[in-house]
Amino acid sequence: MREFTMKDAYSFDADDAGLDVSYNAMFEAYRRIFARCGVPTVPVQADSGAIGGKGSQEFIFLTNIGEDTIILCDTCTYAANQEKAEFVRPTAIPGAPAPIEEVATPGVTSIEALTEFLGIEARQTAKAVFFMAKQNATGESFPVFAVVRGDLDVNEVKLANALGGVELRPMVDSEVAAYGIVAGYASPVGLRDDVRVVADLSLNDAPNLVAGANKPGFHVRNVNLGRDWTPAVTGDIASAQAGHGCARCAAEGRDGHLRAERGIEMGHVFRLDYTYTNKMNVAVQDANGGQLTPTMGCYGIGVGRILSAAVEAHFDDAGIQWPAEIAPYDVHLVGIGLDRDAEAAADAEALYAELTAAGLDVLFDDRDERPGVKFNDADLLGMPVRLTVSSRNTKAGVVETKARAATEAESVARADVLSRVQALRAEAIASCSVEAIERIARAGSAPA
RNA sequence: CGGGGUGUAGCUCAGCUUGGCAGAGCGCUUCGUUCGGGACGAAGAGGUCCGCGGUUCAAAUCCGCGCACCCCGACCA
Repeated sequence: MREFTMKDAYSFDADDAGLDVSYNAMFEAYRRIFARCGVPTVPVQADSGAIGGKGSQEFIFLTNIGEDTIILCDTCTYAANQEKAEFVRPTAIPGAPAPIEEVATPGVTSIEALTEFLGIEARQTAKAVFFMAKQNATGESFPVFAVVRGDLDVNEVKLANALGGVELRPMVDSEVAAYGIVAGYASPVGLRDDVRVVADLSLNDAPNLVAGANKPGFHVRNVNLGRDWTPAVTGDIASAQAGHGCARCAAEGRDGHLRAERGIEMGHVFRLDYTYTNKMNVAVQDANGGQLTPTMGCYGIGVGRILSAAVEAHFDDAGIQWPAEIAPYDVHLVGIGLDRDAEAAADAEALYAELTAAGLDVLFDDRDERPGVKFNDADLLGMPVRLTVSSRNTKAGVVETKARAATEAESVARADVLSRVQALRAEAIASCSVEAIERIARAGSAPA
């Protein structure tokens, strides 16, 4: 669903402690909302991006058709957007710095080709990517030369953050040439001073790498950071990938590994901090009559996506299985052959009235259709509970009861139908606890 | 913004290459039979072939312009 109708909410507090209370209350409320809607979401650390502020968390519905890449730990509960995910970099091959040495590599312009040509591993190379950056605040534009170890990929969002909030775009060929960079053989060694070099953490303690020679057809061996080149900025600018170590687990002495999943953003909560209240000079009176700038939180839910995600997460071959809290009706009452049996018809009408009086929403199928058509429609529409009234059942003094998810129907004495329906409803609601839903969510992607 | 595709009955679509009476399945209406997991027979209704213009004896079909919707791309040298 491309359309994105947002439910928005904002909080204003006098101080950081107040924001913490508001933010946490909203965060917990969101977990309960998604759970009750039966939408399996995982709370993940997110990049605040263009919105700004001091950190945010997204509620992600994991599904193969998702547009976002989410990194999850298989051991602890760490989960983060790929633009945010911290990870433990695979170790480099140790060694004493050796003399730099040029090597001819005709036609070898990619990391893959380079490792094959020289018979080395990707982590023994340095990969360079170049961008034009525009400082958001000043509008100043400058070239950026990002370097990561060859086994990793540059993450643009992380790179932009490492540069203090800039807008990045890939260099066009003319710019590449203008800054004296040779694409395919680019090197941080001997680069012009006006190009800002940013190094990933993976380059620390990674000796004797192979990098470009900055002339066509040649690379150089034994490039060492610090000796041969010095970055202007060093930071986390590489994407976490499946198989990498979990940073949280490492910090706590465990050995967790990350996996990657696709997901759709269902909601997002931000600590906006003073970003906007400062910018807009918001001031309120404090308890002592003085002026106070409030701190903000911002909270959104993609309302329309809840419906499609709920269905995506709850269906079978026969149709939808609505989570109880958001089902259009609580009960699907199927009448069989009512036009040919006045007694059964009266029974169905009475049951409809009884359930409605008890506060249940009832969809009453009194069409003159064959039973098979009605049962199939009931499965397709997917209300949580199906009741069947027919002359056979009425004569026996029972009503057939079936939860949508159940495989078998049960005959319930007419007098006990209401309490049985209420019990099934209570069960269905209980199955959507925060714990249950988030366990389902983390278990993996729903089918596309 | 770039590339590709689609537009025909209520719905899903064929027909377009090679111009010649507007089609199918499902759904709908009526009648009869049937009646606990998508019944059967018979009869029937239903169209601005996205719009405008052009070519032609003749256009759903060919040509031009326009509109709408869908998919892919617009990151990793």
